[in-house]
Amino acid sequence: MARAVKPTKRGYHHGDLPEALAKAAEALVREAGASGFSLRECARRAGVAHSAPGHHFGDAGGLLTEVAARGFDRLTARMRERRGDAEGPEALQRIGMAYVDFALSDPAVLQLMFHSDRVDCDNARFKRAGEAAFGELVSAVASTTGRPSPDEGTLRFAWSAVHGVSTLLINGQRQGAAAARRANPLALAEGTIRRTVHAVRTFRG
Amino acid sequence: MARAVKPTKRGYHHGDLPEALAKAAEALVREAGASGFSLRECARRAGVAHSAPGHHFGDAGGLLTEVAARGFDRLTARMRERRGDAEGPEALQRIGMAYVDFALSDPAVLQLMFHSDRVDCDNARFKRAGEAAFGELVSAVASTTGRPSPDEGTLRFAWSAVHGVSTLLINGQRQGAAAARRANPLALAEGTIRRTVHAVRTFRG
DNA sequence: AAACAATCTTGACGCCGTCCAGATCGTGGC
DNA sequence: GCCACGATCTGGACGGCGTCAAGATTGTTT
Repeated sequence: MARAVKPTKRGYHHGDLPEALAKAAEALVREAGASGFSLRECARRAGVAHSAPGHHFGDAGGLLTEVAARGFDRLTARMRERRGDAEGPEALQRIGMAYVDFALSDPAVLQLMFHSDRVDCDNARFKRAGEAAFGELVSAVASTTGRPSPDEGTLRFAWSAVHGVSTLLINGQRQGAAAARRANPLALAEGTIRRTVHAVRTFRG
Repeated sequence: MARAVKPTKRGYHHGDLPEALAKAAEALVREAGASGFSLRECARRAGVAHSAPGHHFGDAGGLLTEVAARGFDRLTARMRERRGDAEGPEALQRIGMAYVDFALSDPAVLQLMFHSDRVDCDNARFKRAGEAAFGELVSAVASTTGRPSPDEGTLRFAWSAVHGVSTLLINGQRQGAAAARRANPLALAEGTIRRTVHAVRTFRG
């Protein structure tokens, strides 16, 4: 019988502790942010001893890196899903909006993915996941410009604008300002993405 | 005699402990990032007891918030300085590059200013400092569009692109990738800012 | 000179990450 | 069948951390 699929009911061995720890860590990051995260609390939620996580993820940064990598996986999936079979500027618009939507629905994880000094940026799994997400953007920009491989400058610009509006909207939500919360953040992002698509299409060095 | 200017040589009272703590905290954030920061280490560097910072800044978040607010002060000053008396697109280009330059010269503090869950975003001093920096951008965008007060969408777009390229460049530097480090990051940013200025000038809803 | 508020120290508490030795479990060799 | 072995997890220890409370020290005011 598959060992990892059917977890043993209880006992010294857990069944699939790495998965359980990653889930717990994700939930904890969402609740308390990267700074509120703790290995011991993860272990508690997974029902194991405080030192168990270390055997699978090394240290706290290792587990957080896994959470960040999973975030990239979900981001990639959402961008693919939202793009559908769209091509041209519409593809880029959808990719951008999917990015913003992900950021607003999981702000703590997005902060972790890009702006935490606790994740190991050189981790192979993390890098692969990040590059896959970037690939979706590359594809959409290529479809917009009509060229097979868009130039680096255009890619950097598109990535910057989409990423920037996402993080700034998160920041706006984080502040108690009523003005920032009254409007629909997604609607605010739409204009920014539109300007970005416009520049990708019309800018000539 | 001015009490705060000439610190007492030694003794129970420090002279200007808040200032000394803020300086120590800034240095510590630069060395170890927001996650490596600790109140006790700050106190050690300022030569006071471990609990002294609490009397002036409340808790750890309070001191980090002060560091972030100072970051905004420096950012504002640098943008003003780099803009000089430029007007029009050139003003916006310079403001944007000043922003990137600040981010690259003080990455840990910029991360703290925007992406740390340990700073109190509702702190009055912090908000004022942030709005002052934003005001510099507003002024430059206004000068670019020719209108006295640019629309919110354009502002959001410009801020997003400039901020996004800054944080992504920081991320690139943080990763060990040799490819990212071989090129001059400021040169890479220039094209992005140029595209941003282009969109601010030419986009019509 | 005495009282007072501001400033700083000392000590304590619980939580944290990390290391280590040892207990328990699954599995393959005999 | 059983035994040895590696993988997995426990329990305890250590030092560092943030925060709180009580007390010592200082500058100022009365």
